[in-house]
Amino acid sequence: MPELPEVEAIARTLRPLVRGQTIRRCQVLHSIAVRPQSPAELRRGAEGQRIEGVERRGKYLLWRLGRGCLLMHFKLDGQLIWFDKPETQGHIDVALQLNAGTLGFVDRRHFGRVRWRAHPDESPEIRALGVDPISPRFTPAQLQALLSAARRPVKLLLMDQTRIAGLGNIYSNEVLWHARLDPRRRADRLTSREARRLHKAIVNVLRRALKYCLHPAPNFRDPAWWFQGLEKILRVYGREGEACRRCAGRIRRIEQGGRTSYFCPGCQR
DNA sequence: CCTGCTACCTGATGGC
DNA sequence: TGCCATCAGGTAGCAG
Repeated sequence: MPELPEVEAIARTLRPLVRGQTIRRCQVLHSIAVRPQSPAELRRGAEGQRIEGVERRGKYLLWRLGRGCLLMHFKLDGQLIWFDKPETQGHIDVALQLNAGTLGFVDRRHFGRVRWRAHPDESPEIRALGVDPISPRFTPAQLQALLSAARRPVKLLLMDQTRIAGLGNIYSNEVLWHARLDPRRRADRLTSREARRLHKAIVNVLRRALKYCLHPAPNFRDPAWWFQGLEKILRVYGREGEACRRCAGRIRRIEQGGRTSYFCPGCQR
């Protein structure tokens, strides 16, 4: 599930909880979650390491260790759950035993990934990421340049992690609704005025969502909590057939690049 | 390089 | 009730 705001909230909340602790033990319970790395490789990299910090890169959660780093990607269903006892209950894929308890990377579908890398910002998955949309480096001019270089529908460009890192299907839909743009518009055919509108929508939607994700802060002890209730801030995602919150239109649902897009044909042009 | 498509997994949901 | 098809917020890998 998590897109940029959720992962950012995880990073900020987790940081003070784990910084300075040591990974005493790293158990790989489902080796598929570390593929294509081997469980031994992950264990060797993680065990005994002190946690120096926790950051976000795109939708990746990055644990800075004394030596090297851990990269986690939650994909659709991955979660972090805190267990006070080191028992392995539920669908834990990887268990990190810290001084204060055990943190489980939980993913029933086993889409999510955990891996160790020697140099965070030189690892291929991080190098492949495009600009971070909540960094000051993300300017209207830069978005304009990305748009004019793409002949795809703007929705697919927004979801391309090698261009802009962190938007997923939900927030891409939301952003386009706020910018009043039809998701099917070819990226390179947006006017500069529309590009500025889109830039503003990206920044605002993410900023608002992040605030929402931080209040209340993520609760790693309650598996049922995991970003429930986020629908409340969504204006268009998942609302097929319902009334548009801005005009008299009805929300439509279409497929783009194998994913679902929601938009209002009345006010998104 | 750019773009589009499928596979990867499991569980929830809804129609019949 | 039970069965089956469909759908899910992501991305790697491959083909054209």
